[in-house]
Amino acid sequence: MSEVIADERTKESEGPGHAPVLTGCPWHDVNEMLQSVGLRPTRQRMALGWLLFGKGGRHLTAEMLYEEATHAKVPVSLATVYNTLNQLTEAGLLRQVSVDGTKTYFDTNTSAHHHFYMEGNHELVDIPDPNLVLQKMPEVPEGYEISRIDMVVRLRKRR
Amino acid sequence: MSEVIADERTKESEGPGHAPVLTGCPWHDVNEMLQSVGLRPTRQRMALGWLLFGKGGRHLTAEMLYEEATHAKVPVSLATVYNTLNQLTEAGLLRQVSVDGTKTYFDTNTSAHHHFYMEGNHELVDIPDPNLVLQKMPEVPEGYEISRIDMVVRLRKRR
DNA sequence: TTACGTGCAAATAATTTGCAGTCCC
DNA sequence: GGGACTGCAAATTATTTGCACGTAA
Repeated sequence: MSEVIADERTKESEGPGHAPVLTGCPWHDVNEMLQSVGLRPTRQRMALGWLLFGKGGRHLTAEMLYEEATHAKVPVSLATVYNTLNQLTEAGLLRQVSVDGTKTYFDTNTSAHHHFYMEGNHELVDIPDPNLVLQKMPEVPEGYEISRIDMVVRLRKRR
Repeated sequence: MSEVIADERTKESEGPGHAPVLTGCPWHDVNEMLQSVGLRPTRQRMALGWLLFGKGGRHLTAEMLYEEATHAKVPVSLATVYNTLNQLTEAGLLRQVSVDGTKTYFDTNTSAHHHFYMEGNHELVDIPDPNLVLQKMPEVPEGYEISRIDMVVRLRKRR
């Protein structure tokens, strides 16, 4: 039962439209990734994809990614950043995380896992242990099924 | 009735400013409740408090409460609803729940528990079992402590 | 070419804030 | 009476959308 939150998609080489075989080459990988979900590998999408997936698991807001792109001398409009993030999310390459009602975070790790939220600096961090699961599943109401479980462990500095 | 409220409030009769002894009389209770956290029992706060705590555990957005108040022939401005909800939250009488980034829900049940979120109609429901907890606590980073754990189990209609 | 993609600015949506008038203690 | 409270409208913040122009296939 605990496997509900199991970690499988690390190598998401299945699913309709998903088939990128990672090579380690950022350009090639992002290109494949976009192609595989039917998005044209345009200049801005390539750049954003590179920023997003170039390093390990990231948690970014649209604004943050926009700034990064700008600093990286990649001219993109904020609207395009939003559009791209939404498209990638819809395509299953990103996962949206709601934590404080205001900002919306996008997580490059789409496998099942939970988060720490640092209340101080509003930073989001993956909880390393993917097996951190429930003692028992809640009793789901008739006619419904679990679509996803989102858990956020809020942390504050110890005094 | 107000068991839910009675339950926790009775227990946290130690915190500063918290000490209302519920009697079952909504007017009296809300009055006490407000007094106890240092808020003047004005017409609109009394009315909103009555709507909020009159029945058991509720999950409302500012907009929803505003409509309820309007329908109940209680003239309140949306701004005041927001202000009041925030004041009550700050006072510990309400708990904020972020679930989809857009709307913010306020839960009249401030005790530790989790939620079901119906993806279809965007309804929030308490998970009855308060013992639905983690198999093991996540390893908290040095210097930090858990402030709260928010878990949302998203449900969709089974097809 | 030609549909898809992009930038910009205007449009929404949710929530907050400034301030003049009102009400509670 | 005086400060706390309220309502309204204007201000913010986060995000979406319409549309003319650019660009990948």
